[in-house]
Amino acid sequence: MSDTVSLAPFSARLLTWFDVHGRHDLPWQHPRTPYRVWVSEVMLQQTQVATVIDYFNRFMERFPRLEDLAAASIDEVLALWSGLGYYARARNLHAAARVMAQQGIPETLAHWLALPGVGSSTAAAIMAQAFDEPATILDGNVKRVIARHAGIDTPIEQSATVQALYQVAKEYTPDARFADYTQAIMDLGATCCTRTQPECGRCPVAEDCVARQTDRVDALPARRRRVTVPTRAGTFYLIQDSARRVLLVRRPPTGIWGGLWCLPEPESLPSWAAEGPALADECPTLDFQHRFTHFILSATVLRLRLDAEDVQALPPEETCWLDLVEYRQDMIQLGLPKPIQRLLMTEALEVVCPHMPREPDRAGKPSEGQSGTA
DNA sequence: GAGCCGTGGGC
DNA sequence: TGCCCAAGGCT
Repeated sequence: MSDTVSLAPFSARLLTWFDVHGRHDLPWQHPRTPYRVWVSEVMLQQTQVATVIDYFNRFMERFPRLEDLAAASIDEVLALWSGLGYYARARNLHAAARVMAQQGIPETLAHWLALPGVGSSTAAAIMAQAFDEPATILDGNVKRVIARHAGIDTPIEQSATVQALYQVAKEYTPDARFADYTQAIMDLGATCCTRTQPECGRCPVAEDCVARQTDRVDALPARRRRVTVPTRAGTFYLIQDSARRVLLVRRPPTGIWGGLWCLPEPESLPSWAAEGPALADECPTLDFQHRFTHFILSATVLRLRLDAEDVQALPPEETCWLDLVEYRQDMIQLGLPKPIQRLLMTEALEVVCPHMPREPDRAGKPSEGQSGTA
């Protein structure tokens, strides 16, 4: 008999639930300053809360104020970002910090939108979270909650679907407690109205949820089938100097792994170097695969020997030699892609420094990395 | 509009 | 195991 009972508004039920079951102890909520909210929102783009927390805490320990971030080098920012992915975010964050250090922290949606790396979603989240201003957010959590509750069943990749979701999300928004409400609807999506195995039994808005009424909770939000991603081949070189350090090159600022340090590829070395004698026969193969969103990298790693004159000819600004043992002990601060980091701390370390003890191992544990001195 | 840009975790 | 996705923005 739900049609005879007058239900409280969506937002009122959600806020009541939030006060008890919401997440009130996230690090960027204490203190909830615009600077900290901004950094957290950028880190949270396409990234789950559980992954971000350690990165955020390390970041704030090193850059407690906007001025600290603005004064830092891009290499140091990238080192603290290493492992989080989408490294353009770090470059944009750094650039935006320098703008704000001059012009002050924005207080309007339009001024936030003007900063690099801040789009409509992040700007709206900042206005609600940091300034308690009215804003409509439509992240993955909100899309899922709204699609189910309103029964919107067209593919969410389509812009018309997003517009429909936005309209409903706006209608559902209350006229007060904007920071709490935006946090509440994201918390509901993250902890209750989850993608798989949602807990409708403890959902505060289940009673008038269209998906539940029509038994389509598992089917919503609807998605288009994804095409299979292609595989691309890649070659990396493992090159040592006399001190058993490994040659790294800085990648171009744009493109995949932009600005990070990486093993050299054929195109990143002069042709005479890439044509040098490979030592593949002398060590086991170090091939690895890595899956990106839109392609699979199938990589071959070749050992290469360079003469002293060859080494001298390398561009000093774009190359460096990494001591794997010092790196493993967190003595070196350097932004490396995760798969390269993993390779260097496992098979490559075994090749370069045979019979080294394997513990403690930095590979695969980003929460323990990048906190040392350069 | 569509492709590009990382990584880790769930099932 | 392979596939899907997660607090998006930029070109």
